[in-house]
Amino acid sequence: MSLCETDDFQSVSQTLNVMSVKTDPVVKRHDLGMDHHVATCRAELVAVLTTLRNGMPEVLTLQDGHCLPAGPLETEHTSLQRGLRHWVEQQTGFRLGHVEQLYTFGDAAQAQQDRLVRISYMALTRGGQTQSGWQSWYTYFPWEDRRTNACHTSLKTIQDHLKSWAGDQTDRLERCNQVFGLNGENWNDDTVLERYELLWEAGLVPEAGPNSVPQINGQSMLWDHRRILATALSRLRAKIRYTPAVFELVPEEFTLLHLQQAMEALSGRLMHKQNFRRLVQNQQLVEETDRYESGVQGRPARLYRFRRENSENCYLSGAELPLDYIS
Amino acid sequence: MSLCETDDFQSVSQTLNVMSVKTDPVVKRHDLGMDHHVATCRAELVAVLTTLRNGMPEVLTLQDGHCLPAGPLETEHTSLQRGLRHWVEQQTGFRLGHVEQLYTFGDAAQAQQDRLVRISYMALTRGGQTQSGWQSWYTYFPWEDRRTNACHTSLKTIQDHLKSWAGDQTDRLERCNQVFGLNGENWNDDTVLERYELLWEAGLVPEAGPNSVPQINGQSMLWDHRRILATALSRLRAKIRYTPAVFELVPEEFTLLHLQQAMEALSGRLMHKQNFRRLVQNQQLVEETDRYESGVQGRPARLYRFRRENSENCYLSGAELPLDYIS
DNA sequence: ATACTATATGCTCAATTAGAGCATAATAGA
DNA sequence: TCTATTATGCTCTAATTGAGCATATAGTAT
Repeated sequence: MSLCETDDFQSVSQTLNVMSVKTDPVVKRHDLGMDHHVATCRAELVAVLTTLRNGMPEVLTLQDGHCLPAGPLETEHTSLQRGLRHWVEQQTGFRLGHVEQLYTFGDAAQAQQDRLVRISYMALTRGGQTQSGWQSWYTYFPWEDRRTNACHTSLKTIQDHLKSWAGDQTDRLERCNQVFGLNGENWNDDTVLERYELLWEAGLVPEAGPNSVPQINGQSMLWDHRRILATALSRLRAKIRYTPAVFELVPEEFTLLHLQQAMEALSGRLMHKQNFRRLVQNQQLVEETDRYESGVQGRPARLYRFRRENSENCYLSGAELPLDYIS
Repeated sequence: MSLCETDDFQSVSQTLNVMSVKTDPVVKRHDLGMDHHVATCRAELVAVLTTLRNGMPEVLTLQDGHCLPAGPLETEHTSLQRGLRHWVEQQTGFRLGHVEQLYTFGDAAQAQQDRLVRISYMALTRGGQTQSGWQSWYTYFPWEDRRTNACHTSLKTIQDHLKSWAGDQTDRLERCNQVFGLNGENWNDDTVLERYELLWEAGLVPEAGPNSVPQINGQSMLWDHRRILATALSRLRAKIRYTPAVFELVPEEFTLLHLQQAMEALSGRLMHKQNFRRLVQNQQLVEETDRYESGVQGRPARLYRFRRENSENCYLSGAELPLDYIS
């Protein structure tokens, strides 16, 4: 929600310790707490940069798709975001625009002196990028693309494995049903992360360790980066439904079908064309231009433009109509 | 959205570097990146614990309401969450239940070797707490409680100051209108953080520094903790609308009016009684008990219980009816 | 030119949900 | 018994949503 732009403390706030509090033991307490055992950390900054190309949502990766742009916070970086920008630019040549924090992972498993804290961010960009290293989201999460029947084979396999993992433990069964919508339950687009974590827990992804039995398609990543990617997809799918974030991914001028296909690519589901159009127009999210698309078959579609003025409180939800499921 | 329970990496994921990637330069790159300049950090863990008491949402504080429970990550802590739990328990005696990460702030303003990274969390608990130090949310954000006319004085003052800050800069004016709903625009319950940050930017809260002119009521906090609190309120207000999170704040058995008042306290707005009841019952979020409330005036109200089974995909939105605004 | 195909766009109709408020029921206390 | 007070049931209208038919406008094959 909050596109918190200022990621970092204002310097002034550091000087506030003496302000408006009579008793000073607060400061003492903190000092006391820090005099022993305080762990030193390195902070690593990880970026999930998303774009749309050819109706596919893509993410910027390194190393043949096996990890995300990332790097440690350095003393020269004057803020977390600036550190992130530095690494992404250095590693991919890309200059980030607006950025949204996702989640902070701490390494763990045992007490230790040297720690790694991984702070992940999400950013969006319009298509037409020149960098190499863009990979489709659904390379990593084939089961999340429900626009075609292709996902069914992937889902069928997953469901079989999940069932045998759950056995007759009702709590496991119930979670599988919830998260993957096994029996009649609804599939929730937004719970990408929950699904991935369930697969992890069930040992069905290679990241789960050497004892896992990864018989599921979908490419893995190093250093838990695929979990970070799942977090990003969850967030973005939720976000496009209550903010006009899609418009950061489509060109300045677009047809309503382009817009719809962008929503479909991100949410992984097909929508009802006429109703989608009605929704968008009622919300007054867009305004007509006097131009039309050219060079395509059929009646040419009018080009529209995003109406920035109005639209802070509008959203682009509903109008979902999964099509042709059980083929 | 994602109640990501596992805050931390699995240990196995650390051993993955050798897996499924032919070329190893990834590891090299990271090593190279870290050989100079890497900043060392301390991680501080901050908790926003919320409860409901007497129809008021309250937060657990220290030092007479001037800061939140917090402490540094220590070597003994085997995860960020466990560190958080340790500090909260040590400082307040309270044992946290489920916890949700909010945001990570990095200190900044200048390049430096020793850094502080502040990782904030939110947790909910039922009423009946014995600790001292609970403070009403609206002590810190009086303008956010729109259930009574009391907020109007606070809001009026704010609007006047904001207008004089904006002057005739249209971008500032537009933001004020958006965020505080100055002219006809809708007030968005969820944007607590945006409002607080706007006040900061306008120099209307003391945290904004020595040059600020804090002529607005609402108690301030140390170390940017009030911003963390604002983040928590934003998150919680959003969350209760698409998950059954309210039920973590009301007793096992409750009347529908209790439930409504809980929603009202959190969202800061009044709702239409009959329609709220209709909504809750249609969603099948609750089930009847055979018991009734006693000891109050009027017809006794039936007690209900949360239906955990069904309700993952249900929400408790709509039914908002601000009452008696312009008195 | 004509038929055919493909897409865009306009419009309808029924079902459901939301907004507002009236009416009745059930209690405690005067 | 009467009154104040709260709970709960119900109605009525206005919007919104889900589904799909019909028409418009282009390119392409015959």
